Amino acid sequence: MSRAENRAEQTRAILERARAQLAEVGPAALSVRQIARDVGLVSSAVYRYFPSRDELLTALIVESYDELGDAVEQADAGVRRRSDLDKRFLAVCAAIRDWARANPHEYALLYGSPVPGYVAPQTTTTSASRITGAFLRLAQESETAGDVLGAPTGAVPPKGHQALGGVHLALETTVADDRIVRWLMAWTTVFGHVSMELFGHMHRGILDYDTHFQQVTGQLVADLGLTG
Amino acid sequence: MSRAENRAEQTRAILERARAQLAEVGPAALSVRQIARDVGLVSSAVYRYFPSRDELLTALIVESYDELGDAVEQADAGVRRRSDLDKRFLAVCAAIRDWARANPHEYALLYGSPVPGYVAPQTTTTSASRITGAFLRLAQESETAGDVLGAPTGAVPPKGHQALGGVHLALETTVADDRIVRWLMAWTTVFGHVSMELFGHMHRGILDYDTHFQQVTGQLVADLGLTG
DNA sequence: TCGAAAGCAAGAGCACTGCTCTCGTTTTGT
DNA sequence: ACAAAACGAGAGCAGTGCTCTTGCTTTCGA
Repeated sequence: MSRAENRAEQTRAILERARAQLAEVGPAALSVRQIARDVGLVSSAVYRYFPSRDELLTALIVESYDELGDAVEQADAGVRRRSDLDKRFLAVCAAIRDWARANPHEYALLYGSPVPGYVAPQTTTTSASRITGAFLRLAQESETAGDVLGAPTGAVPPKGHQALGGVHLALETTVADDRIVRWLMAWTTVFGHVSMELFGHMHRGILDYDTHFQQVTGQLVADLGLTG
Repeated sequence: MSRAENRAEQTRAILERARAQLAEVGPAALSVRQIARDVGLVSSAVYRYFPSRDELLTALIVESYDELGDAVEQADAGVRRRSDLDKRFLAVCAAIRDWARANPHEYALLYGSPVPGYVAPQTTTTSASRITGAFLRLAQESETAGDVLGAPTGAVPPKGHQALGGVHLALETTVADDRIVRWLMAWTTVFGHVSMELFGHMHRGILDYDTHFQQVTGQLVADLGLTG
């Protein structure tokens, strides 16, 4: 086995064990030494492949974002009639929640408290944008599809328009400001719900998470004016 | 100084230093040994007052919930005309976000990723309910105030009614299911927004957080049908 | 082809963590 | 007055991230 092959293989093995450990004990308890033991290495050898524990976590973040991105895009693509924006939206929402429930520690790593002193490098943000990208795409298609009959949305003043600057840049077609606000609220609501559910803040109030999530996303469909 | 006095004083000192350290370095990096050094004790002595690091964190969680609860209730009480439900709602939302921005580590401790293997004891949930209580109170007052002219809300089937069981128990007056759903969505949206903002997920999209938050909460007021 | 350079794994070690146990001392309650 | 409980200190255990040195091996250029 050549040196390059060996390196690729070891990197893969380390990441694999790291992912397994992440799923088991969560990001906080992830131990470089334990990973080293698992792959049959001494701890210092791992540092040949990842310069620090944070770099390893970054790699896991990217992988997780990509996995969630895959799930989301696959869910969207799974809807036959592309004009069924409501079905596509619901599929995307369900995919996010399903993935989060199946991979709670990974979700917490992505959308929970950021690790102290950690600033997400560029590599993670591009992977992260795949998820928001799914929402943006739906927003654009909804806009271009014609009349939008959602809940009445307040006008956005010039100041509010400016505040959305980054979103405008990410959009390929123009979307009205009030529609953007609605879509951002939907995005926030979905992730807020998943976080609240997963982090135990609905424990005392909601008895049936599945049903309530369906209710909420159904309401979002109505508010967004997604016609079936 | 009597033994009881000394105990109270030491407990207070430890908690004070712990809070300071929490604000500085965050929950993950909170060190019992460092706290011990700060208060002039050896680390093992701290365990006479808090049986474990997690118990100390629990105490901090309770304190933080209470502080946020104070801020929220104070903001609500600060609105003169009690019938101005929109102003009260906006005040509560702003109080939550302001407190979160002023105390990001404390907010992360409360609403971020739960610490691994940690299950919130009863003592924390009662303090936590003060915040949700503020929303519930507004929901009830809005309902009893008469006609609600918010965004149209879909009917809630029996299954959805059951899912809200815990919320019904917390309510003193009956609130229609569709209204409860709307209020839960508002609650989710507010905390979802604050989490997304604080945890850096809006970094690329939103340029002016203050303005956008006002826009969002303003929209929530309209959706909830809160008349001024 | 051969020797320098670079990559690699191992081990020792540093500074730190949460936590336990023991050992004197001091304060309590009976 | 005396036993019991509480207390602080210290040593120690098992674990952590990370660095540095020491040999060995693969790679690559003259």
